Amino acid sequence: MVRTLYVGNLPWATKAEDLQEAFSQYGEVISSRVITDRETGRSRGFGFVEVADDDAEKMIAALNGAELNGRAITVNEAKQREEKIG
DNA sequence: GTTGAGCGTT
Repeated sequence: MVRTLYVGNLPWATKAEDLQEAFSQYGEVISSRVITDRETGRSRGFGFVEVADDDAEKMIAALNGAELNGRAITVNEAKQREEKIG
């Protein structure tokens, strides 16, 4: 099982690799993605990280409010953009 | 070469 985590308040220089390494310290990271502008391609200051469902709670509690690249990041369970429910 | 609340693409 995999759960998606929303990561906000990220610095402009944060990359998906930074999220993976930052989250992998507190649990198993399945995948990571930093949302960038559709046109300019710059970081929008937030991203998403897929982690193990069993470790998601610990990672949220451990990385929510933690500093990444000098900025305190926000970590919460992300809302599913599109998924079959039921 | 900038900015600062939020929830993403195949």
